[in-house]
Amino acid sequence: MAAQTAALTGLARVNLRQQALTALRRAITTGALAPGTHLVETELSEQLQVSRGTLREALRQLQQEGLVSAGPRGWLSVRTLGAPEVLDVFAVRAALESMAVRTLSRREDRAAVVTALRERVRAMEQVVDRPLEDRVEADLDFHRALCELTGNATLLHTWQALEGSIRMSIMWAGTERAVSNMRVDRHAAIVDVIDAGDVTAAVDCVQAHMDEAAANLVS
Amino acid sequence: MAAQTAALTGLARVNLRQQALTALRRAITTGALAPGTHLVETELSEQLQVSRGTLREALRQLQQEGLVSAGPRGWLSVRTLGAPEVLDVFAVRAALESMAVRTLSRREDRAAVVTALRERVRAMEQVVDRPLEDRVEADLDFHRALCELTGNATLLHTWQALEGSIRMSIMWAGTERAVSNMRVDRHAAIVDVIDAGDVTAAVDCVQAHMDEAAANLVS
DNA sequence: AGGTGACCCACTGTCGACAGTCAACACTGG
DNA sequence: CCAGTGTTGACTGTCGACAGTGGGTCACCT
Repeated sequence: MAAQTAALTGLARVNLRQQALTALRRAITTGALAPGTHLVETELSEQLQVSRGTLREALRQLQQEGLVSAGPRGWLSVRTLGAPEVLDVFAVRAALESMAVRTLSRREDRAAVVTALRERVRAMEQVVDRPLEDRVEADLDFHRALCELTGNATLLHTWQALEGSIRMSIMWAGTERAVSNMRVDRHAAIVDVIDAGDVTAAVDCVQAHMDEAAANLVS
Repeated sequence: MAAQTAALTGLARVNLRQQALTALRRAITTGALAPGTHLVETELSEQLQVSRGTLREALRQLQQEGLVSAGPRGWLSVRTLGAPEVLDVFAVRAALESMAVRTLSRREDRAAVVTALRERVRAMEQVVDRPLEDRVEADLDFHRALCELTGNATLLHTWQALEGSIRMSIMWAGTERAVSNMRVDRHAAIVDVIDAGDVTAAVDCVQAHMDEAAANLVS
């Protein structure tokens, strides 16, 4: 019996709402569902093969994530992002991540944090030759880790609520403009200042990183 | 006709989901639904006289707002807040509002902003003798206005996603500890530094205000 | 032509019911 | 007594159907 239980792993049972949510989020952040597209519940539920009720729950969440916006009569459409919105998103993102590095660089036991972050930087290095999609993933992993490592669950949660909008911003800007934000050395620099424990330098570094990223995207 | 349209205001037609959402949020933030309470869909739908589907959409939103947390089997319960969580919430809140005042105090045309804020401060003055509930409302109005006046919709949206948690924190702390955070002069000071246009002073002021508020709540 | 009323159509809002799942408890053979 | 096995009850997950609503169209009246 022991041999069996060792071989058998728990089944991944994820409910339809979650699946629908993931599928929709992906469709939107990859551009498969173009901004402005009117989302008709009956159509989507048929395409995804889920009931409208289930679909609606997923749509509500996307709405709160800011990927989907509501029209006057409750009609939903894929949110249209423009330069001003992108700047807004990145301004808030900068505020959150600034707070994260301020917290991290104040910690006494930040050695472990630095180790974990360097791991992420290494992951970024390994995908420099891969398609943009993978690089974005590694980039966001790094930034998410910044929030996660603070141990502040609210911070992580808030950041993740922005994640969809961030992905949309990157997609909206297009490959050429996005790629310059994935530079590994810029991220390594952030880890270095955290390591050094210089709070103001760390905050400035992240703020600059974000300002530059936003400027690149809307340029 | 013009006279009529001026007098006639649009009828408040709010769907059941919204009503359920508001009712639940209120019940939680006032403590009518105590933290840790297991939320049974069938019970709630019967109490609120809405179908389970409608109720579920409202619950999902509350879940994302952090007022409701999910157990292992999809079971929902009112989130239990402790001192660490309160500090986390207020740390994120401080980051957001700091960013708001930084933005505001940099604006050339901040005179209008200052006017609007002083209006809110005046509103706070007028409710000093009223019950705590009203004072909290005025206080949050002020802080929400900080975010709103930046014109950054993402910032406002993010702040509002935290609003429920903030209210829970205040309720959790109890009247005595919460009341000292409603001091009018502390808020007037914030407006003053924005007016002066001193960016670093403004940020420090808000940060101090938030630190103090959080410390008061968990003391 | 201009306005008006009666339709229809494409949606969203809302509901009640069925199916699936887990924990707890009763049960049964050793 | 007890390990392992039905059984039950209390939930959540999911679904299909009906009702309501605003926009569009088209004949009709003036």
